[in-house]
Amino acid sequence: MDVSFAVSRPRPGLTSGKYPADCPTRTVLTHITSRWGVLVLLALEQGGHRWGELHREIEGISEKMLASTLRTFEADGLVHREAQATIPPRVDYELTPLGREAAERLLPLMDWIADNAEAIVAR
Amino acid sequence: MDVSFAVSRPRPGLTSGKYPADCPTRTVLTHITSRWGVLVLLALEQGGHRWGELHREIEGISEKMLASTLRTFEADGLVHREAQATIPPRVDYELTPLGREAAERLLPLMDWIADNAEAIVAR
DNA sequence: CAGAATCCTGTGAGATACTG
DNA sequence: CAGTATCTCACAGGATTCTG
Repeated sequence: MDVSFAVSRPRPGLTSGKYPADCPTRTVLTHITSRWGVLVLLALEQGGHRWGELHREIEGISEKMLASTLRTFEADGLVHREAQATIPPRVDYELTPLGREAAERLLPLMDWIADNAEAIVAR
Repeated sequence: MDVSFAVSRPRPGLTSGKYPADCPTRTVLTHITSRWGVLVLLALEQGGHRWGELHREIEGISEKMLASTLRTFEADGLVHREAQATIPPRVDYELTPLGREAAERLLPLMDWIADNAEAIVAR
């Protein structure tokens, strides 16, 4: 695959104190915090759901990475893909309930970043 | 530098609708979602503040990456570093108020990931 | 329009060794 | 103990081309 990569042997994940290396948590964290993961999730939560819309809204993403990131999330069950066999084709993506849960937890973070980025980068 | 890298010309960042490429938001997002960024921030928010503690808690992180990630956050003003010129040396890291704000917004996400990672990776 | 397939590269990251 | 200094490289990510 591309963005996603396997983790050796799954073990339960903890939030408190320790951050084990060999843990599913790391895998999921890696997917979500992959270069375009956060942006894709948020774009889906907020606006356009069509391929072209996503590609336009997430400035700078290549077609390859958009496809790759979407497929990773699809495999993870965070995104649902709905293709129509028309010509020209139309494909819609939407967050699954699980994906929406994740995106919701990303919003406060992005809002905060948007508010403070200028000041942080400026220094 | 190492983890951090410059962005060309700063412009204001938006959360709604569009995600401009050339924007401080991207830089900060990249720092925080860098491979070890989230883990370092959370470890600092929850537990040990000494170098050795961090190195032990964040399993798998190399010394280089721990140093690099900490220095990036220090430059961003998210982490404060306090070294004591004793022998052996003792260095403490702590979140700045800004850093604590960021970490707080990471907690719900990590809790969610910890709860759902197994199910996601299993599929 | 929405990708898949190829080829290619920068750099984020690891391993190892050394030091104040 | 808490780092720095090098060397090295896999692989995430980009550019380009092609297609149903």
